[in-house]
Amino acid sequence: MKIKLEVPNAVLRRLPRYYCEINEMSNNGVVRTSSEILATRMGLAASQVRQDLSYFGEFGLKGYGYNIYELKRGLGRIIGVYRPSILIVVGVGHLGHALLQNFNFYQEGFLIDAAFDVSAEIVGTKVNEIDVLSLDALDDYCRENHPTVAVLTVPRSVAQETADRLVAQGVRGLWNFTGVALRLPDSVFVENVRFSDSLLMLRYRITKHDEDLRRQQLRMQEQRRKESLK
Amino acid sequence: MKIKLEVPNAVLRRLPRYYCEINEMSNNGVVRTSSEILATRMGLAASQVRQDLSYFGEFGLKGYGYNIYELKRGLGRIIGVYRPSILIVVGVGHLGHALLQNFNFYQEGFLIDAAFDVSAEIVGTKVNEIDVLSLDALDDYCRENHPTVAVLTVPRSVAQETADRLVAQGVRGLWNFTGVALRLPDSVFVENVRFSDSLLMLRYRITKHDEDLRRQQLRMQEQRRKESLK
DNA sequence: TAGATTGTTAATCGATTAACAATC
DNA sequence: TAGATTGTTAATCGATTAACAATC
Repeated sequence: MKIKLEVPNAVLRRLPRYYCEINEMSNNGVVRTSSEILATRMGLAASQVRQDLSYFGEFGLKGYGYNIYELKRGLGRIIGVYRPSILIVVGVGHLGHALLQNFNFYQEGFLIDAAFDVSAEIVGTKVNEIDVLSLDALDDYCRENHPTVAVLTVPRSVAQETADRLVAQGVRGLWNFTGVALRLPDSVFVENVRFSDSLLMLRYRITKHDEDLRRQQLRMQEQRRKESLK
Repeated sequence: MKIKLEVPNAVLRRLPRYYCEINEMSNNGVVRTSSEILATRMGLAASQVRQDLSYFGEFGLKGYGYNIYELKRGLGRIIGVYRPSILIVVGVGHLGHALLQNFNFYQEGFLIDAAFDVSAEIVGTKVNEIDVLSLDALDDYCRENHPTVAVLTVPRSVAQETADRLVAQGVRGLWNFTGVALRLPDSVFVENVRFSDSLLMLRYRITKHDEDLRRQQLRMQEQRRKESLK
């Protein structure tokens, strides 16, 4: 295998999608696939799939394709899903609650046993087996359990200070849903979830489509006018 | 102004971010900015900001920069936020509920007055002033109100059939949170929100960082061993 | 006017695709 | 063996950046 020092960013961003797709195929009982099949499912070119996967290792067998199990294990190990690290949810409003209730953190390689909030109404309850603790207890919890990642689902107004506090407690990654562009040391990994961007994109596409249509209609009208003048 | 026929995909994907950033600056009372300032805030190069914005029009003034209000209006019009179209939420589980409760649909250019679910417990209630109707009433509602976009927050198992039904009712865009790769006609716009991808990415980064660290330590150990042998 | 900053062109850089030898 | 499909190289395509004339 040729050693490739740096995995391009564009390839990296597709890694989770490969893993999810293969995971789903695996769950559906598929045991074998090919760059062609994967490409079709994911809307990519077959050569790109081969090129991409080759950055992570040699998972295929010439003349055969890819064994789903091998591929899943290989990519899973690279991502790190087999060494779960501890995660906490900070902010149990609707979004935090929805994540606690519906999201399969374990599948992504995380263990979760606590969430934090300021509201007296919710502190002390359990959501989907997970204890909701007071934010006052955060520092103690961190000292004892050393969570690696925090899901940040607090209001915008307290996003930065909460992030600072988490980082001071040794948290190394933030899954940031607040929409606030956090200023943190480079040693901390931040993934910003800005899902409203895609709704604006949808708005744009529809607007564009409507305008293109209208322009085309105007052009046709103009043409008919010209022809009738001839 | 030079006419640029096709806006590159990479530029398009940044459009919502520009709009959000400028919107926030506007809300903070900022009245003037520059490609330099925008670039710093968004982590881009100043020349890229100018290049990008030039695809959408001439918003700047040489020697001055950009007027925030003009820029916000200009981009807003291109996206279509000033002609709100009707949106519905289909599936009022935790995620749908969280969106209804917290999300400012109006700011993204949408009007919303109804959500749909199958659960008898929730049908008939209101969430954040919005009526939750029975899914049985969907077709009637669509015939009367012609929603343009549907937020799809139903369980995976019914994602495709629900999408088909919405498309049959004339819905033209889907904001798909189900994680299912929907098969729909090309005339329908779909934005898939796969936020779990970014959590896997976070998992990967942490794993990578740990491994790099360990590798480096091993190298240093080896070096010390060699030096002591000399 | 002098200083600042745009919009645009051209050069560089990175990502995707096509082609094919290697080999199961 | 013949057919299939990989991993990799090289060619193409697209995106980013640097440089600068235009001009407020």
